[in-house]
Amino acid sequence: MDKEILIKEILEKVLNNFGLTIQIRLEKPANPDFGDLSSNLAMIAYGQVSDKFKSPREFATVIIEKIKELDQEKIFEEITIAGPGFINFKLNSDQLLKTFSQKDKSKEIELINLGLGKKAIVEYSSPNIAKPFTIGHLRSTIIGDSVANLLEASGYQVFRDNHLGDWGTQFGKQIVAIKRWGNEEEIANAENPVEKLVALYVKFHEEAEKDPSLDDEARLWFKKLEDGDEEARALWQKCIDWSFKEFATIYEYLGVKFTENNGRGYGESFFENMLQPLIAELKEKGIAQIGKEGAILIFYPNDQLSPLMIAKKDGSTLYATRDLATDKWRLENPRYQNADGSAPLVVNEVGGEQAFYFQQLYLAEQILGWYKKGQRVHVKHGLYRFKEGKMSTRKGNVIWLQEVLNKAKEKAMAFTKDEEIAKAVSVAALKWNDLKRKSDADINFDWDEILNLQGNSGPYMLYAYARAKSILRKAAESEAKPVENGDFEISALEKSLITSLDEFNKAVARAASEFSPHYLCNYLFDLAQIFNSFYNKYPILNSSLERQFRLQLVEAVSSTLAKGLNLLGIKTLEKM
RNA sequence: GCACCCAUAGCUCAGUCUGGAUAGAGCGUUUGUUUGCGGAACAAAAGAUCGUGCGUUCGAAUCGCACUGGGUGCACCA
Repeated sequence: MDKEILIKEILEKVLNNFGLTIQIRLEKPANPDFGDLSSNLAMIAYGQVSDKFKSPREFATVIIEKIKELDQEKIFEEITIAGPGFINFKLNSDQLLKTFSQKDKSKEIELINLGLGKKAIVEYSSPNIAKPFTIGHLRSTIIGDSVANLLEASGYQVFRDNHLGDWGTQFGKQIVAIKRWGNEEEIANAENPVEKLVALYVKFHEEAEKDPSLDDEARLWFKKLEDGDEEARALWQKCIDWSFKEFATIYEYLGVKFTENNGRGYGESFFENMLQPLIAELKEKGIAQIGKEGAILIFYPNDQLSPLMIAKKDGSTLYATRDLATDKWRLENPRYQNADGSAPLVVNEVGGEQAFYFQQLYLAEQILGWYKKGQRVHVKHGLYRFKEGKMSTRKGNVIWLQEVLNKAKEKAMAFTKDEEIAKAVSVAALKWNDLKRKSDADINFDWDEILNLQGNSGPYMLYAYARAKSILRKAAESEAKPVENGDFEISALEKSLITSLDEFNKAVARAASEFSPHYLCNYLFDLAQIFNSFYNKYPILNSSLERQFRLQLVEAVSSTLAKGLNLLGIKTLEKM
């Protein structure tokens, strides 16, 4: 990175000579024949100087001459023009070696300081009480955790919240189901109480198909719950306790933590008392109005979005009511305010099917003057889907996370007898599978893909790291042979490794600023691939001249992999 | 009906923001690599009219328009 900044400085000076200011981007070309770094700036800037030069190539020739004049430290060994006007830089090996070994690590952090110490709340996982924790929630948990890590690494002060679905009409349904067909004692003593609750929930929907009056009964019970009915409250609390036990186990297994409300996160019910005042406030401000059937809705100026309902005709609240209350509370809580009193960045990691709803929510919050554009972010993720269609709790066709975790571990056991290692490997496989791609597309649920232990997979990454560590251990144990003096040529592969290592910060910065961990995955996988090739091709411990340099490379690779995997929430293994 | 998302190799995907060189990976298929440090790896081969058409451009997977196919959402679920 240091080196890249140096190069950019030179290029900037050159462009200034021509009175040009364009964004300079250096790329590592896919094809090593094109040099170690390349830039298309001559082509981009050509439009502005086409009166002085005949072609981008001619312009590039002049640029190269200027660069050579300014390159006093002899960073470049060769600069060439290629294709329509690319400038390809071949770096001087001695220089490269020197800057590599003298790298100043303290500078790295400030290079990706996007957050500037501002505060960010990342809300993720957010499972529903009394519903299964499925691979769907797994996505939000994994991606959200990583996004939080990335923001933290790039200079934000991050608060991790879990917006549990512990309030809503569903509890009316659940209560009806328990009262009609369930047995509390039996549920409490079951090995997996949530499973029993879900079975009851499914039964409710089956029965409600035949007898729609059940839905009215459910609404009534939710109303009772909101009004503080004792029986309703007691049943509701039990559902929460049963569910929470399961969630805690899963988070522990995945190594995911939350910081708010003593690690539990603020569920929707926490905001219960703020709902009626909020509705009153919105009505008073004229932002919310009573709709034709008696519900209360937020209408948008010029009907740019369809109205957002915040209270049903019977007065009970909805998801939107609770979300608005949540965001208002956050806004007013000093814990989340920036030093200058401004609102924090609030990120919701929630399925893409709610994109329209979040548009409504964010616009409402903007109209209210609570949050400015860009302070509310919806990180979407696609659904897991079966070939046959969408998973649905109501229909009972879900894949329980526990089943996935067990199967994954079982598969990893083929490689190791150690259960802890198998567990770590399987969790890495699941996490990587979710993080390695753009999050917004749906994923076809495929056991082979999700449990993949080879190629572009979590275990591949862990393996590369474990190998690097293994070498470093051996190097530390064995006496280093006296270093012979002499010059050696850096191979193309080693050069490529060095230039790749330099791109770590760029990858983190992009992943963080776009809330997309997959950019970091792409980078790390590429690095691991180059490392594996290098590992396979060149001796490290048994080399004489190059030993020190190569060990340094291995050290740099292992620490970069560790940093990267850590940001993805993947636990590394020294041995596997 | 309206809105948003998606379409790249047999399969799963990256690349699209910011147009640029021969469109990259992984899986699967075929062939090779063991005493040189971990074969969950490495090297290589075969495999792509980048959904279709038109346009902008010196140049389009990438930008614009139209269309087709798939997904999601759209007033009392979350």
